[in-house]
Amino acid sequence: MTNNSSIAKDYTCPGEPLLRVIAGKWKPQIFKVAADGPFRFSHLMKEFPGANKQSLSVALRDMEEAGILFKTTISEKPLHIEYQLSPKGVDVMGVYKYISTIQK
Amino acid sequence: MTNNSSIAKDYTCPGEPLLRVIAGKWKPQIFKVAADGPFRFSHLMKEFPGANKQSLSVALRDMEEAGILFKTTISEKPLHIEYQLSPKGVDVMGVYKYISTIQK
DNA sequence: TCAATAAGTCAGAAAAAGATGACCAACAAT
DNA sequence: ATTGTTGGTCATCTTTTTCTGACTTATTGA
Repeated sequence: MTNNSSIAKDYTCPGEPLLRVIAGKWKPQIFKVAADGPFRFSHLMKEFPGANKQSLSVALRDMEEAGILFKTTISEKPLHIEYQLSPKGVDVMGVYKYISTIQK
Repeated sequence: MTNNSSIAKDYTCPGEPLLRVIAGKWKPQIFKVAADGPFRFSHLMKEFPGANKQSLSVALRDMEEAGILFKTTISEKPLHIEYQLSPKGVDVMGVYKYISTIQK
């Protein structure tokens, strides 16, 4: 027997907020792009013709807010904004590697 | 520059099917229950009053199909069906532990 | 000042995931 | 054969995610 009624068990999962950021649509793909170095919004649009602006925009914001991506505005010629993986982002990306080691 | 137009990059993520199974609603909680040993459907219903049958049923089916849970029918007194973590399930559960080591 | 480019936002539609309550099947004891 | 218990399914509704296409802002070179 695993439970007696006098002790409430804790079912919270400390990783759940991060799960949202790694499991959403386009997020694994964005991680793959980010792994190659800094990238721009327009680059994502070219790489993922099946994605729409809104989804990518929301994904980038989520990831930025989670501290996974850094955003840099480089006010040059036409207007550049660069995203890049933070150290935390590198850690989080390890989740995909971890998962891919599990047998089918 | 990370891309030239002649080489198409692979953006598939081998872990994506498993992501669905670990990130869905109630799934982390079900893993926690499963970590304590074999459990039954009715036990989940008691532990998670906020969950509904259908959601739990679908979650269990997903996890079984992914090879994460084993299902055993023990045709005793009233009819018992037991779920328990497979070895693969134990591996997959490691994802939560991995994620929880990442700093906020 | 006007146009071009990058990087978005916004309102609304469609699709997917989750919730609800009624119903069903297997089994065993009566 | 009937009833009670466990373990679900089914049709339907609601909520959340994702998609679509039009519109906006910032910058700068002509």
